[in-house]
Amino acid sequence: MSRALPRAFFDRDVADVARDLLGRIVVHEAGGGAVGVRLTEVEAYRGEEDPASHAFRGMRRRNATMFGPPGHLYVYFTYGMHWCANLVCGPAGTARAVLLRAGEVVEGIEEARARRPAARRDVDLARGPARLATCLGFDGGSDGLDACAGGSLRVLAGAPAPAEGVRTGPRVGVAGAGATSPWRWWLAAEPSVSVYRPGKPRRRAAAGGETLAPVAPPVRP
DNA sequence: CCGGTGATGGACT
DNA sequence: GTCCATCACCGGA
Repeated sequence: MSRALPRAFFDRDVADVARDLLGRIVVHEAGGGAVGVRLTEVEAYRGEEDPASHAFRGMRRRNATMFGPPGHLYVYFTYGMHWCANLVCGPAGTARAVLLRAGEVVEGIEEARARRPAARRDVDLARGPARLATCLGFDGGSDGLDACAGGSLRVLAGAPAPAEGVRTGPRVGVAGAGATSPWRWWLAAEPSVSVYRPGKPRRRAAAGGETLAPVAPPVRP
C-alpha cells in the first residue's frame, strides 16, 4: 500500500501538480465501499487569470473551495445533472485547481459498475470527468473534502508516471481565450482518455465567413 | 466508428 | 434568456 500525497504536493504550480498527478490513484471511501481510480487525464485551471476557470469572475458560493487551501476537493454541478471534481492547488491566495478528467478503476470495480450501470465496458467507467466523479461517489456533499487529512479521500503517492508516456495539448470543451493553451495532460496509449472535442464558440459564426483557425487535435498514438 | 441532439438545472448577463 | 470544464442514445456509414 502506498501512503497519501501530502499537502505540499498540491501547494505548487498547478501545471506541475497536474502533470505529476498522472498515474496516481485517487481513493474515496463512500457508501458501498472504497473505489480507486488511476488518473490518466487531467486539466489545469489557473484561477482568476484563466477565462475558462470557474474562478475567473471572482469568488462565488459555488467556487469558494477553489479559493481555499490546496489539497481539497472542488466539486461542481453542471449541465443540470453531472458532478465533476478538481483538486485544489497552490499557492495560497490563488484559486487554481486540476480537473480530474479520466482514469482507470483499479479498486472497488464492482462498486464502480454499480454506480455506472450505463457503462458497457470497464474502460468507460471513468472515461470523462462526470463519469469519473460518479465512479468515486462524488456529489455536492463531497465539495471541500480534504485529501491530505487521513479521511475518506486520499491520493496515493504510488509511482510517478514515466515522463515519456505523458502527452499534453489543449483543454476539452473550452472555448475562447485559453482554449488552445496546452493545459491538458494525459497518458499515451490509455484507452480511458476521453475523446478530444474543441469547445463550441460562444456565438454562432456568421454564415459564409472564415472565422477562427481550427485547432489541431492532439495526436493519439 | 462517427456525428447529431435531448436531457436538465444552476449560474450568470 | 443563454451558456455551460457533459453524457447517453440514436441513426447512418
